[in-house]
Amino acid sequence: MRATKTKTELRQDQIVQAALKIIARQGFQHLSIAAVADEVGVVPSAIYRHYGSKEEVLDAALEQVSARLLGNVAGARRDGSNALDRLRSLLLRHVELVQNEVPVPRVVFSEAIFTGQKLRRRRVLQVFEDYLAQIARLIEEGQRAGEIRPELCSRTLAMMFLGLVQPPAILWLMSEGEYRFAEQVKSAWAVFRAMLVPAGTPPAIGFRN
Amino acid sequence: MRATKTKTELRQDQIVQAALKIIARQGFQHLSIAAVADEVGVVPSAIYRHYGSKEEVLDAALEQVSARLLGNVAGARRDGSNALDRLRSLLLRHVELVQNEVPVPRVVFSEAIFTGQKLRRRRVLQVFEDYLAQIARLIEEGQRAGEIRPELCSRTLAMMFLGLVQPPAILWLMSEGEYRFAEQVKSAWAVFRAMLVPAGTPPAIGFRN
DNA sequence: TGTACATCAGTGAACGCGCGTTCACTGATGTAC
DNA sequence: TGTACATCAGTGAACGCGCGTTCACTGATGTAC
Repeated sequence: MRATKTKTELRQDQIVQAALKIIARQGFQHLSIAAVADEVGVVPSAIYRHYGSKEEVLDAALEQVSARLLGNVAGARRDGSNALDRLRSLLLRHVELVQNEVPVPRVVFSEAIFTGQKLRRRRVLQVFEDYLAQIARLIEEGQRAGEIRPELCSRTLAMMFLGLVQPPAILWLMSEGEYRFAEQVKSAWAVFRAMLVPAGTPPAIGFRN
Repeated sequence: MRATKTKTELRQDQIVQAALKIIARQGFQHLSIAAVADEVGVVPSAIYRHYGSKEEVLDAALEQVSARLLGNVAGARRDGSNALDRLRSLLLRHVELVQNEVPVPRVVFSEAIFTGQKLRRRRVLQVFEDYLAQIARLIEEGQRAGEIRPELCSRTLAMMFLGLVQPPAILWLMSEGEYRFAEQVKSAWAVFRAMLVPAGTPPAIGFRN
């Protein structure tokens, strides 16, 4: 059956979404032009009407991931009125992103993106660094506002912040959803949060999960 | 030139080492039977004298990684006489392992191992869980000894502990060694350590890097 | 509103390539006598 | 110590397969008149 003719801009978007969906559900190894075409509902060669090569599809997917991550930062800013609330919100948004749409670790780690061209690796690094810088900025704002201990290095904290999600994310991915991902991250956040706040702030921790 | 005839047990070891070396240097995508054979110094078909398939080579490599990780735990126990010293030692050993021999994240994440057979994924999960359990044990020992705050969940702390290494490890891998991996981890450890110890313990943090 | 043509997305067959794997053969090593 | 044979690791050619990509062709959509 012939697919309905569709504008390139729309198809390009469908293709990127399809690619991310495949990565999310089956992993990077299963990302082939054929699989993407299948998901979109066209024949493999049709993909080449909208992207010049598989590489271009990957580039577009990477941009999408970058946009989602930075979009989450903006969203978290809106969600909370102080640094700690914003960080918490960002963490939850990140978890949701990984669970429902884009398994960020898979994308970041995937060899195809990773070991491919030097240029693309630089780009992935850039995305990572940008995200990290945004997190560090949230932390610095908290430090200036007196919500977060000012003697701690914001970059180190930003890295640790990402470290709250990553190991649970891996476990979650590997266990095929069995693992209580969000709960674990929340629990780690409680511990981390207690460490951020200046001495004298009422402790909110003590959960065991 | 014909390769010198070598006992299977030795060749099997060489093959696994070669595989890990290739993963470390070029990534999983470049791990082919041909590449392994090249590294070992034999012809591709010779590999099949020692392993039945590529899958078997991967399984053996995974066992090797598991052994290294658990070996590090045992080594860290010897290195330090108290929980905090042991945890620090384990962290440094882990960094060294990632830097010099086995980029654990690449192995754990690699699609080949990851999205391959369900059985192998279970096995990777197992390795991960075992390592985590060992770390949690070190923490619990510290809690019983009064070195680590007893109200914190040891499993959560173990996860956070791994989170100290992972994001820096990724950055390091992506930046091709430019990034100051060990320094970053040490800095994160200082912050984490201060969070572990009961109130009243002399603070050792305050570095900025 | 209707017709003629240009544009552009979809199709299916075919390609070259790399990779995992097989297999008959070679030749070195070790063992029995 | 020397000879005959079994064992076993190494070799190179060949295979089937999947994948990214190309290309001539089809047919739908939009535009000019």
